[in-house]
Amino acid sequence: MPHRSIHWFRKGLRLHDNPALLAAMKDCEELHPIFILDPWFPRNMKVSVNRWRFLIEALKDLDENLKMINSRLFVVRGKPAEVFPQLFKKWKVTRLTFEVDTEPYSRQRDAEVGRIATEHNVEVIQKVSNTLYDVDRVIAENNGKPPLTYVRLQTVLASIGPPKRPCSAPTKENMKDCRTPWKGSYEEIYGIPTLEELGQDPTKLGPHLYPGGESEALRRLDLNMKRTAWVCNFKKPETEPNSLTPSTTVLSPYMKFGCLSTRTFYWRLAEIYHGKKHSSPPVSLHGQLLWREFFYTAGAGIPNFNKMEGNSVCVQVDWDENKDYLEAWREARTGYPFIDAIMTQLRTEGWIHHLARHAVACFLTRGDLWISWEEGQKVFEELLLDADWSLNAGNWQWLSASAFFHQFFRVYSPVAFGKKTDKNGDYIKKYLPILKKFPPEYIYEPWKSPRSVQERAGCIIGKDYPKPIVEHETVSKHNIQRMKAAYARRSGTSGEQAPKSPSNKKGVKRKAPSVADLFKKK
DNA sequence: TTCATGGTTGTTGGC
DNA sequence: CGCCAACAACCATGA
Repeated sequence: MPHRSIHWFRKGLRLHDNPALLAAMKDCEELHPIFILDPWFPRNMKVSVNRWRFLIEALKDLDENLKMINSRLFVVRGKPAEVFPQLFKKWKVTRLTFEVDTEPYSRQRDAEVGRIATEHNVEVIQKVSNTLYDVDRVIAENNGKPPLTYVRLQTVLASIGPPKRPCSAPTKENMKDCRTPWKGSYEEIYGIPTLEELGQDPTKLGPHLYPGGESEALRRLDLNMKRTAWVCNFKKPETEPNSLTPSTTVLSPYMKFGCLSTRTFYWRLAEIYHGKKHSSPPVSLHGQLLWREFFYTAGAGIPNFNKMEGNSVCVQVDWDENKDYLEAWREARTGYPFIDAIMTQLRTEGWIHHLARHAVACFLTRGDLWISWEEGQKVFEELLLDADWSLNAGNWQWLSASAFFHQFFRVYSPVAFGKKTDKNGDYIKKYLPILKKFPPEYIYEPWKSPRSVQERAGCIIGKDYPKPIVEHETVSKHNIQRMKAAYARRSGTSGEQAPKSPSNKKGVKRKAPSVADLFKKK
């Protein structure tokens, strides 16, 4: 008996390397590829108009690519648990396929849909294709816990072996005995939504720098992979956070939506590396894909991963509530041009370089404003085209020195960090044109300029552009002490009277133990 | 149990 | 410009 299948697209908005879609087409007489506009998402998270546009474009591209193999995409409106019983009956469905998604809401949603499918005698097939590895297997191989260091992850992955190779995209041949019926009413019922239908204001859109969709993803991948020397020499920490055009691939939004398969990317890189000298993880492009894997594994295996409380790996820090500071950060009004330029790029373009994320995340949390990383996480979740639940939560914990990274005394300077790669402040001038007439010596610290310079620049600090909301040199020192106290509480001692550790002399590598070390429990 | 090692991406100031 | 030490000092891992 041939099957009547639904393939449910959620992430994984692509035809290439989509094993669940192929499974839907096997021994199939009728295929319905669907995407569900699930009201849970807009209800539980803000999504910028830029990311809605990206999603709409990805769906349009998916529909076009499905048309090429004699199929279509059906966009269904409603809650999955309410939608599926109707679709199962209407289309006499016998099989449901989708890609494994390890985010908490997705797991709960998919478990419920799985139960409903079983009640309707619908077979469910799930395939791993969002991550390089089955993250549950990685956790199992590591004694049931996600690796907390990158090196540990590498060890575990080495024992598993290389990731699977991608499977090829379906062709008309796969659809030979299978049809996707759609009628005249298709557009009204299953058409791709507009921004207006989604309640979005198109006049708020930023520049159209990163169009959504699989076709654009593969084009962008090809473009980047042509630069073989660049690919082989790629070292992430040496790329620039404040170049006027991105210094990295900007494939992250395409990976977030699954327009590009991580495995396809991985094996393309492997081909290019083959027989050549090349950089290695963690700094190489392969290394970047492993970082994604690292945070996906952590997000899948650590309960309450996007929160501080109830999160077993997260240091409990007494963050301040400070609406004014938070708003100033979010709205690019901190008075630190480098920070404000980054936040402006984020809001308008939806993508900022990884190191730029470091700078603003450190500034919001442990560096300067002492505001919870959860607040920053929410802002990034709204504004980033590539906002991905596990990566966003994991990186915020990293940057706030709450988990994974613990050297909280390494603080980014909102002034010095950007100067390293952009002495003239061209990046600042691009995103904060009000400052464009300041000379390079004051562009990172315009408040230090004499009144005459401000007048000549046509920008009075405190009037046309804000004064710094905090004094970095003072607050960052104070905050390091607060971090030290938070860590000390974690290990069950008081951090207040920690002795000054002796200064290192040449050849003397280790320090005297701190009070926290001496009084560690057990 | 203890302890050495290393950790993708800090800053400043001296040579 | 590159390199290095000093700054103050954390954790996870593995031997």
